[in-house]
Amino acid sequence: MFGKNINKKLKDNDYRLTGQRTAILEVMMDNQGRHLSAEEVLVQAREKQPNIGIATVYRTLEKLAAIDILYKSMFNDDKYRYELNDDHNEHHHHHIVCLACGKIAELEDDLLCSLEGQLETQGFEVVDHELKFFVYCPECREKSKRVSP
Amino acid sequence: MFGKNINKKLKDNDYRLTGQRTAILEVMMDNQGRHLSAEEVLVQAREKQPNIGIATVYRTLEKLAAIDILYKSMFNDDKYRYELNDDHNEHHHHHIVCLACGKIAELEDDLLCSLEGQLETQGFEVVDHELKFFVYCPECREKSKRVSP
DNA sequence: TATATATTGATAATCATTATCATCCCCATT
DNA sequence: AATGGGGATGATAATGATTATCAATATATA
Repeated sequence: MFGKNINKKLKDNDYRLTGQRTAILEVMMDNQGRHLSAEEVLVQAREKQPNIGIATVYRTLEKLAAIDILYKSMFNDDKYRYELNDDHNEHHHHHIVCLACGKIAELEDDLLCSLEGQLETQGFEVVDHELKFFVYCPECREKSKRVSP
Repeated sequence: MFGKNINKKLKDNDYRLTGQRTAILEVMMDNQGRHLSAEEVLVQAREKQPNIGIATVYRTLEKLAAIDILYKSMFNDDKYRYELNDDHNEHHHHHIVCLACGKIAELEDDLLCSLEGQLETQGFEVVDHELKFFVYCPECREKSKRVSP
């Protein structure tokens, strides 16, 4: 119903698909590539399940992140955000955060394998990594050029 | 009094060095390489300035991070932590976080310049980056081997 | 269908952080 | 040395995100 990988994870973890959880998963799929806060998920989920409560949203997001269907992280506004884990970027999250407009871009390729290999040589077991670049994006640089010449 | 670079930053930013601020800076220097929460700073600062309050600690840490004397980040426990910015790693923070014991190691070298260069070619202005590896450290792997063989 | 178990929603509780505000301290000027 | 003013401080209230609680519901299985 949600794609082979997601369904497998749900089944492997014995996770009952209630109406509320379905709504939340649908919201996350509708927003592939975006990073939603619990509050934002609530608003959209209510369009599908009008009585859903914020507690259920938090519980569900937390659980879906625990079984790797979602990825949870925080940028610069003190609230956790969740994104759908596609099968490629799972465990490899690279975010490019604009310090001016907050837009988040993704870095597609993965040049970090060699670094991970190095750590494993040193005895670490690498489970995940997260790399954030804080930037001014081309649009914001352009805008600020216009404002203060 | 605190090293050439720190003094310059303080002076450039017209930042008055009160007893409380001195105490906090001393605490951060006493804990070079460690990542302290506001609460932890408070406890140690009170040994030097018994009446210092938590609000002052937050204000001071925030300000010292704003002028790049400290670096602020969050790991897996929902509270901000601060570390002294040494002159080499400033704007390049690489942390290796053990998922079992929470110990934080640092990755010294910087293999990310080429990635940054790539982004700059694409029109981004890279201000900072942060890379976290989530691992099981050698000690914890050893321990867990002993527990469940 | 009955019963055990999981899930939900409302709401209270928690916890880190921020805002407020009266007081204090430090420096410059008289 | 006294005075005045603006920043700094500490106590504490307020905020806001997240978590815990608990009674009510829904679901699965016997």
